[in-house]
Amino acid sequence: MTDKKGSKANKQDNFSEWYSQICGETGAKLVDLRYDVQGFIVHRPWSMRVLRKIYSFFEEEVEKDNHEPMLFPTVIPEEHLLKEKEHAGFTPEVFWVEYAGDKKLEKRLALRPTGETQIYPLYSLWIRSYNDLPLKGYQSRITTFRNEMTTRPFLRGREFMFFETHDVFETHDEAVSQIKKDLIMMKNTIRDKLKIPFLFFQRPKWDVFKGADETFTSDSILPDGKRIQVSSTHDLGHNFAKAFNVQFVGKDGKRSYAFQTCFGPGIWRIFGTMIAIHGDDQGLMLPFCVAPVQVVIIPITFVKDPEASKKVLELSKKLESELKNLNYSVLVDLTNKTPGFKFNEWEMKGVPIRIEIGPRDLEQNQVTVSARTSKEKLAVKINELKNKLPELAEQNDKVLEETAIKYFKDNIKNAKTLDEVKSIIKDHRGFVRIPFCSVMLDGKKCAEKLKTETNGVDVCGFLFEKEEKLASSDTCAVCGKKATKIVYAAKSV
RNA sequence: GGGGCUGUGGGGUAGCUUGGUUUAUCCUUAUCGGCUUGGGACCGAUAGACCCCGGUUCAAAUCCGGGCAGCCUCACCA
Repeated sequence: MTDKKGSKANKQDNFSEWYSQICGETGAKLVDLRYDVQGFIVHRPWSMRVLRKIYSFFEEEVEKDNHEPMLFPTVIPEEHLLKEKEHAGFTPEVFWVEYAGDKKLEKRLALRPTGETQIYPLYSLWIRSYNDLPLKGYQSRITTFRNEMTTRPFLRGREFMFFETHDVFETHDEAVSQIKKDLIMMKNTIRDKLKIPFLFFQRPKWDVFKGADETFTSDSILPDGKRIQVSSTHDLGHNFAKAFNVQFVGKDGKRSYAFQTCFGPGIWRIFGTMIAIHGDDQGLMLPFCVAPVQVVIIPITFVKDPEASKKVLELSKKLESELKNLNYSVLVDLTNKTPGFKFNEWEMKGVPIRIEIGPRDLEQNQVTVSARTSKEKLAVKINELKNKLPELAEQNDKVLEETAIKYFKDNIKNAKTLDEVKSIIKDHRGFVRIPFCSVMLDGKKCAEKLKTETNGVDVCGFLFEKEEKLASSDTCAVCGKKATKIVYAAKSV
């Protein structure tokens, strides 16, 4: 905490500073914060490359699930936003466009926050009958809104990377099964590919998204023990359908309102969470599948030995093209820096595998290989390299995964009483699993009391995937009445 | 939105308390040349800064007010 500016922060003791540094000029150069508009940041190439991959994972997933791509405009007419406010009851804080040149617009336009109010008026036109259902669309884009006071790269912004699906169904059962699919998509992407552990919650009734009947979120834990929400799915019931007149004619010939859901993985936050969870004091650590450079080759040459140096470069280039043919993303670092500088540089960037090639290796007909996740340098015979790489890639990811899962599990604790919650949260933060009286509106009082007495611990929700068993003797950790649910509570980002 | 801290070449900083020999320190960086490369090499030359607006003063990087931006923290949170 007392770190002077300019000194290097360490992740364990000073997560916030560490995170700021790794994002910036002295770190992996992910962003440039010198754009001078609060909450609007410049994405530099290294972050863009990873973010685009994350986008592509979700695009693939939702397309497999029969969603079609769409792109709606950047602006929304005011009356559409107001309509939502009337019916669904929430007002986003948006940026307004009021002028074109020096001419004031007749009706002002909002820079889009989320898609509901821009998409559903059109859905209302597109859907005529049950034959048009289910309708499943998505868009990948940037969004803006300004109700976050404190901004941080990838975790909170006023403009950020966004992804949203908007689905329309005939029946509520279909909507529920879509929510389950959304959960599976989160598992396939962030857990399996990015190695980010999370829990999928149904939020308590008093804390659903305004305009939704139920809200579901994927929540993970940052290294400072705070909970971060990385996706949300809303069961919108008929609320928006009524506001925007999304109806269909059924088989029975009657008009009915449709059931809607929307799903939004937070692309930015997922990236930020991945940086935070996997990184160490040397820099980023990237899962193999998202690394912009998966294998970096560092040739080590000597002026005094031009012949060996020439061979080193030849071998470097040969391996580069061979590995490229095997679909690895490879880079030979030919810059005029010392090897030590390059090692540090690529470690900071999180490149999973490094190959060093020097004269000493040549003599042995080998290369020196190491994974970002281990300090170990391995001598690998050149003809065995192709077999060794997949193994190393897998090992790299396995270390990331196991470390992340261990941290996650260690930060879920059980408590039976308010005092236990307090003492746990003091040392561990993370999630506390507690028996709770009610997740319906009547539980709100206990949630508020919990929050006040613990200095900010929120009830995040209860597991959606499985009903967790309560002992018949279990009582609410706050009020002592009979418990009806196990809930998870945590301090939030 | 509250509280605290901060803003000096591209990056990191010294100087600010107590206004004036400051020609603004050092490191890094960039360019050129030389030398060099197995964990952030070295030498030489060159380049490059007091966030913006206002105030106090003979005099402001330094003090005061405001703005903008960043960091930390609390609150909020689609």
